[in-house]
Amino acid sequence: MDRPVTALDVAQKAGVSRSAVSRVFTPGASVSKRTAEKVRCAADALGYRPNVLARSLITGRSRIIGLVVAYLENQFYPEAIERLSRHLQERGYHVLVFMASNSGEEADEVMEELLDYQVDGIIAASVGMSNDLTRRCEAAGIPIVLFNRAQDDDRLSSVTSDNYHGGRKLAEFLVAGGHKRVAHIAGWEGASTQRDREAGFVAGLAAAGQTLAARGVSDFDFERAKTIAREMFSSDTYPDAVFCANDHMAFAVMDVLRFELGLRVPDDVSVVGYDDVTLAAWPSYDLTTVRQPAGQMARATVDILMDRLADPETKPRRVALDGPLILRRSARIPEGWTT
Amino acid sequence: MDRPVTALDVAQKAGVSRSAVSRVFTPGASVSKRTAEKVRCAADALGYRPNVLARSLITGRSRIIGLVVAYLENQFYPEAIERLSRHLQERGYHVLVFMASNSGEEADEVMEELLDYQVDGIIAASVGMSNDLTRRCEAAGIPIVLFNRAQDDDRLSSVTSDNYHGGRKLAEFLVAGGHKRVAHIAGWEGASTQRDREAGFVAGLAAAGQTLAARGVSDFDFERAKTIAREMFSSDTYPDAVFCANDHMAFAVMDVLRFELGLRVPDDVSVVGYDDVTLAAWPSYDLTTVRQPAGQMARATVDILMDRLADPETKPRRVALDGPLILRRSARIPEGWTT
DNA sequence: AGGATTTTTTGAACAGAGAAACCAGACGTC
DNA sequence: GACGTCTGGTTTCTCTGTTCAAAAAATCCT
Repeated sequence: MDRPVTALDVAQKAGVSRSAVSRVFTPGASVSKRTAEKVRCAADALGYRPNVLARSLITGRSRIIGLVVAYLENQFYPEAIERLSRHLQERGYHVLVFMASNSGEEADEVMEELLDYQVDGIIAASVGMSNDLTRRCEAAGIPIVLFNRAQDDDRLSSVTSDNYHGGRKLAEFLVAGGHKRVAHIAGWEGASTQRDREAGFVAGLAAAGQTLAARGVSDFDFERAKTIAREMFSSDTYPDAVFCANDHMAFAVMDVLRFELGLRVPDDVSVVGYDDVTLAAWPSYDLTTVRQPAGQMARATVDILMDRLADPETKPRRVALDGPLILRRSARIPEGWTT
Repeated sequence: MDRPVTALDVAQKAGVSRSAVSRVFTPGASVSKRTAEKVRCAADALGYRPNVLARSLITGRSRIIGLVVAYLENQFYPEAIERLSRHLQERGYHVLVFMASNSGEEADEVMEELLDYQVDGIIAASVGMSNDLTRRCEAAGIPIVLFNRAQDDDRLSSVTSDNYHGGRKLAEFLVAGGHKRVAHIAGWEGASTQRDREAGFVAGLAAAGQTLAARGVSDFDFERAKTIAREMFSSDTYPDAVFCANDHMAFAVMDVLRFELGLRVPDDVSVVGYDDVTLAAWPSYDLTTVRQPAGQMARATVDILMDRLADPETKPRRVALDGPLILRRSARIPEGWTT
């Protein structure tokens, strides 16, 4: 009864051919002012808007970007997604969400679906990708950008912060603060971010002749981070500082230290994290951390994607943005320390 | 050079017609075992998967659900989105994200884009919608569900918690706790959630012969909530309890009370919120609040949408799920109080 | 075996647009 | 006035699948 209005309806009403209508809605096509006027008028009257899906069938571009993401619990991701989505929206693209667990096979399944939708590009946030999959996307001409993860394969674009240097800065800061028993709570060891942060951190310690006093692996899980903190800090010679691989886990650890073990932060233990999510700045945590410049990272991700879409020959880029150390009060500040 | 593989390629390789291939991938179509086998084999060999977009052109169903959302800063939304997205994914749908500001005209603009993508349904999370728009979607046969907002128009489906009762429970709880000067920090007054929560709260106070001792409006903004808290609590006769229209603002208020004004929570001031986001349970805040059952809300939203898609004649539903009062320690607990 | 019935298969039409090829006038030039 | 060149419009083809009427094949029944 109320069939959607198509270009043909508009054409008839405006008394022109259907392709004239098409050209009016294609920027850069040559149309006389008069026709454009007539068409636009008829279109408005009928409430016509071109069908993006039909268009994408012929142009081969859907203006859809697939976003693969594993979980939104860590505040860093919603913040990033909001930015990514807004940037893409400004350029006429939209984000199609695919939730994936971290398990490898499910990632594959998700990838297949992604391709079914003919997405123009893929942003993989915090998800590992099998090389095989990557290759298939490249073969299909679909650019991929890893967000907050890098991979050895340098045919893959990625955007991260400079995790190695970030980790190193934290180590230098803790060492300068006179800490002697420095621990690390790792996230998921399969993640490049984890490896780089830890590598930088350990290197920083090593430069001062120190090594990790303790180490636990939480897979970025909040509850597991708590369990590890309980064990790590129940011995008499507990660490005097701990670097948590992201802010999210640092909060968990601070909660355990303060509310379960009755330790003072930073007097008894200094805690540092990584990300600088919004919550890190709130006075309840006031977390010393390395900022991942989410805004710049989102911008860079979108730029890479757009460049690749404009010219498929564009070389893949691997961006590692510098992130500043944000001094707050969850960790002792060395005297006379200047950023 | 590496043109994507289409149904025709598969058909040729399998030695059947293109429609045979189509039927193999359409559940419930009549195909002989032998052909199905041949086709599936050829499809696997070539790595063929049907193009969802092309399919949606003829079937009129895109298996895309548009999600309109204003901001992700309030943790409630990422939590909800993750659930919505996973449920939809289970049923073979995916979420296309549209970020909208709260301004009315932009919502319209976004709506237009939404329709361009031929979405099968729309979830509007925390966004108001002009009646005109709503009508157009209904006319186009696209079901809409408001998530965490309701609207007077009862041709519109909506899913919320029972905000009125939630507000009322909070008032009764605070009254029972012996509070005498109860304040409210409102979110955005255009939001039904805000109005209902406040109405219930005020009614609860009234039942005990009390009225609001103070009131401020923050538009759900974190910083504005802080400003309001500073003013509200700098007088000598500051309120002894405050109900913040959501948890997000309650955190802001608690931070100001504790860290700027040096007030103790709950000894000097009881603070209660609404949502029960994850952070509310963390010991740093330990916020007494009304739980919005995000899981059930997401489930209900998806159910309504699916029912409407299965049978367009389904009546719109307005679901208001009951949310329990979650007792924690940001508010004084009345003696002998049982939930 | 021959005809009736059922099941499969196929070719053509269709969905809603963009793009290339093509064509009708307007204009300029010699 | 014939020819070439623009400009703006139209025709036709295309994209990738689904669907339907009709044809073909398989099955059943006497």
